[in-house]
Amino acid sequence: MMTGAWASRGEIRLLEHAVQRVVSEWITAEGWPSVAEIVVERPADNDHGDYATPVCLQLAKSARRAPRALAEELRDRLLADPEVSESVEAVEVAGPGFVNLTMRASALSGAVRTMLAAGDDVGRGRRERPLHVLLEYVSVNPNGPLHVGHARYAAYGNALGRIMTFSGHRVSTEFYINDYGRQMEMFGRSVAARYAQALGLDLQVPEDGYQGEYVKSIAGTIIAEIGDSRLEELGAGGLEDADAPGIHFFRVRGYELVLEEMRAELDSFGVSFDRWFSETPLHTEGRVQGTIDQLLASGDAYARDEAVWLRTMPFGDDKDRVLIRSNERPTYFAADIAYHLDKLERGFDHLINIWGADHHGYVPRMKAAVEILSHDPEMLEIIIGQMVNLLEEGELRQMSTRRGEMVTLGELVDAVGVDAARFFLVTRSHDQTLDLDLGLARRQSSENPVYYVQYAHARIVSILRNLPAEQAAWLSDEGGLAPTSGEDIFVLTHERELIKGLAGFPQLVMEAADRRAPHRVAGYAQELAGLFHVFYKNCRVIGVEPAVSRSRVALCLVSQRVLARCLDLLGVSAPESM
RNA sequence: GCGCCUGUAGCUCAGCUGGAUAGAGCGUUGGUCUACGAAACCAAAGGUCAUGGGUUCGAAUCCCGUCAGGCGCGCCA
Repeated sequence: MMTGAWASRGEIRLLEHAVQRVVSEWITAEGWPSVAEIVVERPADNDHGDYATPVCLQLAKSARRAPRALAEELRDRLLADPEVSESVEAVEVAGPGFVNLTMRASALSGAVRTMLAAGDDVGRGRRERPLHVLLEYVSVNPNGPLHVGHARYAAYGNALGRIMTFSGHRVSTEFYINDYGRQMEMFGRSVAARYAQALGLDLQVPEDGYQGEYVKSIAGTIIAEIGDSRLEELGAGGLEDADAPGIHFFRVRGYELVLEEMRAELDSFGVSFDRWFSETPLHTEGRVQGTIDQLLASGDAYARDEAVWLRTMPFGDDKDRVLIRSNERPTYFAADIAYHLDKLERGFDHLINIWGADHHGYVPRMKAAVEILSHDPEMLEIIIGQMVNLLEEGELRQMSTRRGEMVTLGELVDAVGVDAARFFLVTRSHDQTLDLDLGLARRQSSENPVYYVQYAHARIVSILRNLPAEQAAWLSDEGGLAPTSGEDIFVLTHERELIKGLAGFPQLVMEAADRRAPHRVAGYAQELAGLFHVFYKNCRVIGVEPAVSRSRVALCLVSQRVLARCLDLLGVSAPESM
């Protein structure tokens, strides 16, 4: 797969392709069975060269020859290949039959030149078949604050969207507002009760209603808006009838206030959505019913026991699922199907939903439903994010929206800041349950890995700022700044390591996108920052021979851009000073 | 009971579509600021990769069993 600016001469990865070509020609010539993938990797150990392939170990059996003997033949073939020998300084047989390749410094110069020419787009992917993806995440009942679990999915989903976009896909993001149904009714009654209480009328929050303090503050806001104008109505009607206009008012106004707060909080967390999609109109405009009628007509849904069911079992679900209850009310599932039908009608190539682990039992039926609608089992991808265990100095804190016991996204941000929070939440793989100790996070915030990366960025900016006038002029002519392709200017180990690290960025972006793994970007950023720090320690940029200085300035510029990009992909700032 | 996720250093976690001596941050110990930012660098200590088997030239990685933890299994959302 070509990756934009990298599809040109001077790309380090070109060597991988060349090696793969030589090997595959060899296999064909010998008539051996082909191997699934010709692995060319970057060895962890520097003594093993810049690139290595274990392919001779795989071939030994079918070739009926000793791996080392094969490796020696491969070495000769590689050296005889003009394309490989042009970029390679040494090819060595090692260990049980590995072939290790060491790059020429001149090949590295070409790579730096290419990266510099790409400017801010360094690493940006170009897909042969870009997908228009709808990414839905967070999507909660708007009846209370966002807690740290939501914060995790927000950080993950947002980073994934940025990464997939940068990797060459087209991504639209959406927040589905579950503003309909029993939980919302319960919420409306809870707000109404607090409103009444604050005005001296003794109405109790329902048994299984929302007890949190935030409900009182919502009631307070409403009082400031409308005074006691709704009190009489509540006194007369009580809280029982959730559909009574009096209760309905509190549900809607309360939900609006929560949603506003949510939007603001996510916004300051660096998370925004292309669209906020409300569930309610799906019901009120008859689209839920319409979808069910359609499914009944096609035979995918059927009536039984006074309810309507969707035939999900043939699509991998444990049992068929109810769409309309015997009390004639549609299930949440029915609305979700109407919502996903809407998504499909908007013409996306692929749908991604990010859900919390507590919803994973819901996956088979949702996938079944989308398959029924789209006839494509791959259309909907559901990513399950594991939970966040919140600890305070080692002690587990249980969370419950209903009881109002939770640590909110806002509190997390207040404790450690947006950058540290986002970096931390996304550094761990999404399918790993995550332990977050607030006390620890507070204490370590100044030593959080995010600062390591940001520091490297700020340091580079500082170096570039300190360039003497005649060298600073280089920055306005990057073409002249870049080392000539083929120039042997990068001779020190730490320069080479940094270049190889930078050169891995395009590949990293593609992998992080395809594997839905933002945490790889975080890991890469830390690695690259480390490479830069070591480079900095060992290679002076200013005050050395002009040609050397010039090429190192080029390295700084590329490093700065890649680090800034990594941070941006994670929704973290790239400060110019700290 | 069934399904999904997980078990890697004292702690929090990477590494998982198989590759050479299993990594990082924090913590611990000891070094490095008279040149571009010490929020940094260098070094040391710390591991039966939960456990038992299997596949393979090669397994933390793939397969099966066991143990342990989390989540789910509704005409709730």
